[in-house]
Amino acid sequence: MKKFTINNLKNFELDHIFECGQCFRWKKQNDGSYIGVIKQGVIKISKDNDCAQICAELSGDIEEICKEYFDLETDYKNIQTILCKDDENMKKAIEYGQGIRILNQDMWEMLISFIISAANNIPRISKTIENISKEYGKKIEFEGNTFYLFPTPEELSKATKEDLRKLNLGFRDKYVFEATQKVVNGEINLDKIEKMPLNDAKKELMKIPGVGAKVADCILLFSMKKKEAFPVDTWIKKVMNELYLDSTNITKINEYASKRFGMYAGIAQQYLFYYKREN
DNA sequence: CTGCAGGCCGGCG
DNA sequence: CGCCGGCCTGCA
Repeated sequence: MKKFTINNLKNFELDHIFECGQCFRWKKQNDGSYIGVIKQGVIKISKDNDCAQICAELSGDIEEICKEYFDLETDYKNIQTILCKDDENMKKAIEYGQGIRILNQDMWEMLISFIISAANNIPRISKTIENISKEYGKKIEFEGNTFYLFPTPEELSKATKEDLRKLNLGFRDKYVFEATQKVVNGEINLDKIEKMPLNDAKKELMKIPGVGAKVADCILLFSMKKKEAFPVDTWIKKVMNELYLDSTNITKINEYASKRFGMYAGIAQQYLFYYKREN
């Protein structure tokens, strides 16, 4: 068991971070804390005032991992100020979701998770990811409970399409199967994609079956540090059409967001998404 | 019983 | 090219 405390937290609210739709494996506990499974292990985090207590069962340096995962080096206040300028809508959205942070999650896990998210609902997405982890991931004990890491590409490549169908993937089974093959055989190299500029990386990701514009942007934003990526889903389509432009064309919305929100479009997207979905 | 949910794919005009 | 129906499954 490793422990770590984060002091002087600003713009950091557990509910906003974990409920804004970027992650699927964090569960709220009765005492208000959250337990989550990340690449390196299991983490529990609780917070009072501007101080977060973390205990974890994981491999690696807990401080390094937390700094990276919770995006602690980014000044969200500054970004908020930039986004708010001359924008009353954004001001409201930010006020509502001010404690949101973009988590730096695992690329491979995000790839598979967001392929699964297509035309799906959140409870089922979470359950499916849980099923996959239980069946193919490593087991970890934490505070008397059992958790399962998300499987590595090699581990998941043992699953056939039929195996996947049994895990409740539905029609997405073939996408997950083929995506896994491409990663394992090296046809797709996520580390390489991460280093590319946004549009090249997006194009490359969209070569993977089951990955379209929206899924690609989610992977880029939530696991490849591309804060300029702006995933356009049904909610964002609605809210952008209501507040900013008279079009539901995804390409146009992307272009507009890029012009208006620039290098922080992805963070603007999270505030808008969370605000719209919760209100 | 339909309709639909954090899209994507493929076929058609 | 842009548009539109179909797709697993579960829940309203």
